[in-house]
Amino acid sequence: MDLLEDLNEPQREAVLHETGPLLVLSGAGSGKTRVITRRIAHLIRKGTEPWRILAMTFTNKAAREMKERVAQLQGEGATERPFVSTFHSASAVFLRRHAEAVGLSKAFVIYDDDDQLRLVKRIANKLGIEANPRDLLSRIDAEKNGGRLPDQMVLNGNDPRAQVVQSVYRDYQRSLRAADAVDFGDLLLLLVDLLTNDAELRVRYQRRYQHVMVDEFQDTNPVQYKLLKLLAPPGSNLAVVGDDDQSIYRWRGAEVDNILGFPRDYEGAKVVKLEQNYRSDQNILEAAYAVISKNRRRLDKKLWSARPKGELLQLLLHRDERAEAQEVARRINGLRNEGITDYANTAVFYRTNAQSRALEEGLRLARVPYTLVSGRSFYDRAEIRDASSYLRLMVNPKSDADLTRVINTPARGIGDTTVEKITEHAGAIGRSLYEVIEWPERVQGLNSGAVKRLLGFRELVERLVKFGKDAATATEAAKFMLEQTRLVSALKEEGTDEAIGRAENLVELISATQEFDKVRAETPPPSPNDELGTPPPPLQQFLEQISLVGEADGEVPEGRVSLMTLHAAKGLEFDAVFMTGMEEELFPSRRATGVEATEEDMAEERRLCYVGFTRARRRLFVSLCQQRMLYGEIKVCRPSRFISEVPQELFEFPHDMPVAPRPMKPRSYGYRADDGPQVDRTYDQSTEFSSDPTGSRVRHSTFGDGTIEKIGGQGPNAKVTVRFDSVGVKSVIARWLTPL
DNA sequence: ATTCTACGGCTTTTT
DNA sequence: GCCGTAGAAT
Repeated sequence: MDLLEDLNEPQREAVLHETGPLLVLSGAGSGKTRVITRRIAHLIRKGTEPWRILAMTFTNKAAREMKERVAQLQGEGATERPFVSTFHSASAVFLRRHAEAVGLSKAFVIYDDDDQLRLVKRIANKLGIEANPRDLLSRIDAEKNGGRLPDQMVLNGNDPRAQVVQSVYRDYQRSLRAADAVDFGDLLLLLVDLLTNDAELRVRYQRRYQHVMVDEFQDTNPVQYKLLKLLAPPGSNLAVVGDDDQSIYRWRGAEVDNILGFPRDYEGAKVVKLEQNYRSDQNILEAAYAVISKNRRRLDKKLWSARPKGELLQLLLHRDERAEAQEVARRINGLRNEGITDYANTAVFYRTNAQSRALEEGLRLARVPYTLVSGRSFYDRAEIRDASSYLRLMVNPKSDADLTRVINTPARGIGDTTVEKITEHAGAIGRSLYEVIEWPERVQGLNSGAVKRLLGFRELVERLVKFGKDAATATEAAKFMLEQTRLVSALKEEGTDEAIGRAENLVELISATQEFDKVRAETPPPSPNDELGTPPPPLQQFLEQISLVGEADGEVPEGRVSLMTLHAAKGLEFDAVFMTGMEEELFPSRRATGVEATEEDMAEERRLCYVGFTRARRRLFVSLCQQRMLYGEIKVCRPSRFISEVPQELFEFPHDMPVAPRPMKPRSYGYRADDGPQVDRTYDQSTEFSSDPTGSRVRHSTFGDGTIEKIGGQGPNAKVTVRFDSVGVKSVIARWLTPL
């Protein structure tokens, strides 16, 4: 096919750009994936060998889609494929090849955040550090994202806390190496360190990958950018594609400055702007632009659309989150009944996961089929994690995090005190737990029973390791493991519904390995000129896949409304979008409105709003509540500032909206259905009792009028004792009362 | 060693 | 309001 077919001018420019650095600023819905894939295909057509092309993405989904589309463009006959991968998977492949050079074996395992936290806890405990392990870990991660090993930490001034972090970080890295393990950050960091110090190797990679491409460049953190600079230094062919307005992962170390500074780092870079949006009606883009343009530091660009103006945005105001859910469900059915769109092309977005519950409830009651689009549930389940730990021990029994996880699962009488003793001993002699329990009698203070049980466990792991060594498939290994560990049978014996469900999940794991083995059998072996060498053994590959890829995230169930956080929404599009919980302190988040918040915090919330708006093709609903249950307390809400940033004329206010019944202190609301989208009115931010209300006259919908006698507790959820005129003294929830 | 209970704390979470 | 942790009770 003609690779330039149906491309606009700037898109063509980007596709045809062959050598030298390239920055593609691609607005939402401007066809960026199309540009990247066509460019790859174009380079191949012009004679670049596919294996000389490296394309990096952030998500597995993006990598998979890109692979598929490139393969399609390459056609059936092609035997060579470009290396399209996530940053982390690609790094894992490279790092495994040079594992010994960074103090690892080829069989190293990859720890996830849960393993990380457990390790930090253990170390903080050992070092007698009081600090919150979560905080310590996030500081360590921040160092890793910044590309700094413990010795490279910047200890400016005399922040004693930084010194504590450094010592924990040091110990943490030592423990990882002793366990022959890496965390996600290490995959990049260790590779960067290696390539920085080994010039010969660096040049080898630079020569091999003549073209490097990066998707969602605005989300790169400093280590990732460092890696890119090592693989494709200034002067080479690095093409990055991104949109600074869609940078929403700053809190995870992403650096918008990478995209802003790219033309400076890569002198002579060609800059192409993709500003034509093919997705949304104009009114939606107008609204999105109104919000995003309030950000100060952004690259100048404005999306435009040849599409019609379309419908106005609908502003939906509700009494509380239950009313919101009910109304959203009603509207979704309305869209469907009017033939505007179907369930599958409708999405409901929210800022925090906690909001999903009420929405789910509302959709269920209205019989709207929905699917919760969320992370990696299957492999997060405790029983699956246990099984994975056993599998990892088969490959690498020195992995202490895995060993401690399952040493008493299923229960075999090895308790916390025993584990503590062997851990201490292991630390003292600098060995892994697996090595220590080979001779448990050498550990001080263990009774003979404990020694015996430890030996029994050690023998179990030995059997697993022995079998794992030459297991030809992941399935074979997993089946042996389940049988030997009795994970399934122990759950079945337990007999509770929950245990049986868990046992079934473990059987599902076998389906996962079978699927993996099947795909693996169908994948052709790497071509001989591939210096990346032979792939790791099947079990190891499977483990790498579950830690880096997670669920074989395939089939989004058909015909269902999608519910997700705004973060999860990036990269998707729907005919109709509901932005729920558009309230100050919720969205924008309290963390961005508080006194400690910076301008950048708010800018990121605004980008998140922009991402949400621009997901909508035809209909955009902006929904908010007057009050909402938050952390178990009823809070009065004010409309999000983002609502008032959208020009009023872009909103349509529904007149068939049920008028909210007056909650407590009705005088303070001042926000009624017929006020329209005029949102900047006065709001009383609190339902707290402003003064001592004892003796006040109140009205209750069932009990009638009465006098408050006593306040039982704090906050609006508090119970109040009221002497009612007709029914006597009763204790009622304060929020059901109306002051008279 | 396991199970119960009280208490605090709390956005987002590509890999 | 819910969940995870820490401490006590069985």
